[in-house]
Amino acid sequence: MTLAAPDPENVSAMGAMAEPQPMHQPENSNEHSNENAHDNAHGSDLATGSVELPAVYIASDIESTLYAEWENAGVFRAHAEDAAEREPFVMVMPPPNVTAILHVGHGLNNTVQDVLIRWRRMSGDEALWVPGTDHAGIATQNVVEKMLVTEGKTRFDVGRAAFTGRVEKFVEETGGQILEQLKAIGASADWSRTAYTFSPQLSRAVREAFVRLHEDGLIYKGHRVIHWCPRCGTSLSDEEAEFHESSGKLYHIRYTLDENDVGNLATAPDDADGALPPGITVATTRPETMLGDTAVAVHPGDKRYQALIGKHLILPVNGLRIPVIADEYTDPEFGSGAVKITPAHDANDFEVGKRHNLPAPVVIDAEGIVREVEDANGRVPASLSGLDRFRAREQILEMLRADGSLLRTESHSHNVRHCYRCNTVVEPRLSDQWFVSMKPLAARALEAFRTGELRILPERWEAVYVNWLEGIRDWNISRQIWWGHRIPVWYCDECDSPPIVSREDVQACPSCGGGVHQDEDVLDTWFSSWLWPFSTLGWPDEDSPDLKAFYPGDVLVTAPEILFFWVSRMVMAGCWFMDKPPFHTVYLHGTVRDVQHRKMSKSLGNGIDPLDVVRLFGADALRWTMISGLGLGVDVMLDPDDLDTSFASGRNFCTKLWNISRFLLTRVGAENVLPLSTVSPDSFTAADAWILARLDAAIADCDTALGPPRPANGHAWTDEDRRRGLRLSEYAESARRFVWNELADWYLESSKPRLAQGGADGDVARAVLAHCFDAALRLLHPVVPFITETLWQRVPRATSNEDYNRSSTTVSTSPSAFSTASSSASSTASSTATESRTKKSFLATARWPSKQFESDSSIKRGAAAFELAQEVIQAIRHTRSEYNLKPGAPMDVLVASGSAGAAARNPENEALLATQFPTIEAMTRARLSMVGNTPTLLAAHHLLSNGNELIIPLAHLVDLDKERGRLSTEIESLAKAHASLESRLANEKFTARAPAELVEAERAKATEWGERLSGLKRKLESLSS
RNA sequence: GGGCGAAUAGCUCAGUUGGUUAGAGCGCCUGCUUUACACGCAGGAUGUCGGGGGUUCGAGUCCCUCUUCGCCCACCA
Repeated sequence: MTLAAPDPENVSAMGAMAEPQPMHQPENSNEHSNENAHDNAHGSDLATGSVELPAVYIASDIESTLYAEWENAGVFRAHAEDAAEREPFVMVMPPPNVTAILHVGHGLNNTVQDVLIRWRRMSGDEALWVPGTDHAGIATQNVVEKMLVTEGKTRFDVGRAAFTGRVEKFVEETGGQILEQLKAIGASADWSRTAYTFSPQLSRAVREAFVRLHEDGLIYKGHRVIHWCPRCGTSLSDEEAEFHESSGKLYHIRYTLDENDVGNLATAPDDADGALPPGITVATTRPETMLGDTAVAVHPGDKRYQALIGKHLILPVNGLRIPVIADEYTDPEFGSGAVKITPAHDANDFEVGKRHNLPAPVVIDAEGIVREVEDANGRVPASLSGLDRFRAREQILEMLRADGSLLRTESHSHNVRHCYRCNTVVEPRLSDQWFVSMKPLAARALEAFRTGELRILPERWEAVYVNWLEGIRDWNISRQIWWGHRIPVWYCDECDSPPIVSREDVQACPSCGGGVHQDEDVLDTWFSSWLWPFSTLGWPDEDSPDLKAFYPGDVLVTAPEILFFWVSRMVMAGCWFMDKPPFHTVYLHGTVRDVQHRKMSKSLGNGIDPLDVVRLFGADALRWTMISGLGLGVDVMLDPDDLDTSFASGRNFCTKLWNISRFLLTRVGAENVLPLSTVSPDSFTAADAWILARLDAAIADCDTALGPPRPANGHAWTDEDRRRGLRLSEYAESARRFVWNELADWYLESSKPRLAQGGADGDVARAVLAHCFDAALRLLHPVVPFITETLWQRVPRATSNEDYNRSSTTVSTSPSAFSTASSSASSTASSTATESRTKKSFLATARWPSKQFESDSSIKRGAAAFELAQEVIQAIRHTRSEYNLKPGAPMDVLVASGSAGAAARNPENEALLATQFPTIEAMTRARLSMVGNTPTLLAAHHLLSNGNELIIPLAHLVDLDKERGRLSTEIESLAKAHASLESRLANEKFTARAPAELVEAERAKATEWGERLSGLKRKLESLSS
């Protein structure tokens, strides 16, 4: 029950996947799964198809075996050389963190991608889905640091080299499990290209990008206030410092005027009572930062403080003297209209400080400890030095209370930035960091959107994307952690030469030959992620065949949360380094939530483990449930406490497919059937015609819901196409409706007598049934790949369906072709030409269905006849139900010319209907006969849409009141609709202004309704007399 | 504070440029173990399309407004 070992080359490329992981989580139920595989009668045979289908479908008996078969056959692999002949269709998987384990969010994200890639693969594209993991700098470092804590150590105790070694080892041992888990849900990625953001290949891309941007003048080192996580010990980008609403306190503190400056200022401007000493009141939520205050700012136009500008105040607690300055930044309306300025600990204050040449003393260190860090002599009293920032806050408030400086405390709800990795309150901190100038990059990304090269679905995110890019700020890319790509900058130890930015490691100073040392910082993990769409294809090697064949890609599927972190930046990187956006479509799917609409999360304990669902109901049930509920941009609601109900629709649907197949195998036989193309159109029955027409409609609906797969002109979306496609729930519903409500409920039922009868007509029914189910399996395969593949291998199909198979899709089953797969950088080396081909074909590579009978008028006629039969059948069943008659009880049904009388008889209609009598009788167990005039009998009545009347004599059983009631109800609702239609047609403005076609159709409808209405009325009268 | 979205059957949602008597799944009610399927089959009920106003021959669909709920962004100390 374990998957084949991952390709050894992948392992090294990944630096992560060491051992083959069990298909299922190694928990208690794993043993059970293993037992199944060995003991159950239908283990691996199911996939190859040589035993009868068991009565009950057990997903776990087929899924892992089948997955291995696909993978060994190279079904998921894409080849650069084939992309010349086929259209390439490329997606890159959002790389999960290397330490991640699968949760339902990954499940949804990857299922969506898998549906798309399988659809395109079947449609004949050279479909490439690039998988991989992200080294996830801070997150992974945190995991290993926590492990060290259990040993009572910090990373500083073990040292940088030993620590990173430890992380590497950890990643090698347990990293990348999630990729194996993705196989359990059926993800058909090209695992031979599994990438890793910290692999040598991708690290080369990172250096290239850094150096190139530096050459372009877009990377610089800046000295400014950045977001700092004291727990993680690193700076963060704006996006990594998330706002969370928190209820804090706003403290009003009195800064008194320096005695020498009091002069003739009798009272303070903000103190009408004169109760306070002359000075200014400031308000702050972070009193601890006052130790680093270098000024108090007022608005230049604020009359209250005019006289104080240029004077000095005495800072409480440390008694330092600071100036009152005038700056536009101050909002006179807020608080007292005066704001304390702490240049080193607030980004805005830093800007104010620069304008006024203020010093920027640092009074809180990297760990959030208050002390005199830099330029801060005499600022931190000994009693405060060494305290944590929050302890120091309390202490300072005590001191302020004691000397009367704390005037007021009010509660204050505000947003505070927290570290997105550990949720610690972020500390603004003055430091040297590397930045990327984003405006030039953003300009190109905006251009790509405006020219239509890029679209985002759902549409509403486009405005968010544009808004963010237009207001973009420079990106802090340096991190003071150890796990990540070291910044490729070296400094000379001996001379003053400028820093050396280099693609290659630098050993000696190019100017003086002296020793050098590399920058200590590493790069933001997203600095490698944003290159993912091309670094995984061989960039910066511009001649890489993969890069040439597969860039740019097509669709990016992800959650809206990382639109800024990742998606926008990938577009910027793609436009900058590759001159083209990396994909033409961004598909942002919803979130999986619980019944209370809360996001599923580990901390809330409301999550669903996708592997639990796989074990219980199978991957297909999981996939079906998620996809069929996935409206565009809509969240998926599932109940973690009731998996049975949550996944019922998926499980039930799989069972239905299974049972249809069992029917086919017993009633149609396991032998192949006649190809449809060899069946003379004359031998199609009305039912055949109808189901073939429905198949065409289902194919059209699926195509519309899913596509178009790419812009029609190859590079930019038209306004018309921009909003189309990726309606996954509509696609799933269209396919489901066809196979269940149309094929199984109607066609299959109607064909039972024909199959039992055998003969030529039986063969036609077998051919049509097999053809339609074959097509249905194809349509469904992207959503429920395992069961459809299993069934497709076993159910009867046309003897020659080469015409229906994708050409040259037979794939190699020779393991040797794959065990030598090379790393992603040169994976194209294993050419298709060298692969041995076998006759085995998979549904996974079979051709996506296309419409065949669109313009066939005999099909249309037949379909109409069958629809009439359906009407009769439903009427008879309705009567049976209404009169509580056993389904099998004998029943006579008369078809009369209708209440309109003999004059209105339409022999053609009647003849058409008469051809359907056998079908109707078989499906209702009624005996039908045609009569001329409507006989007067105690009977149930139905007026058919073709004008004929259905009379079901029930003698003593008939309830005239019931009959009259039913007629009255129908008359009532029809009369209402008819009246509204008539008044619309009577309105000259409507007939004049509405499209002629519509008016025509409405007139025809009005006539039809009118006839039916009078028919119903006459009927009612006859029953009343 | 700014921007965006949503409100349709008990629940989750479709409803594509305004034009069938507004649909699906799940749930609910009734009947049925008919040799593919009770994880099923057949039949059935259920909506002043959030409130109000407007445009139009015609509005679930477009506009305004109100209410409720979400999401994104933002330096108000």
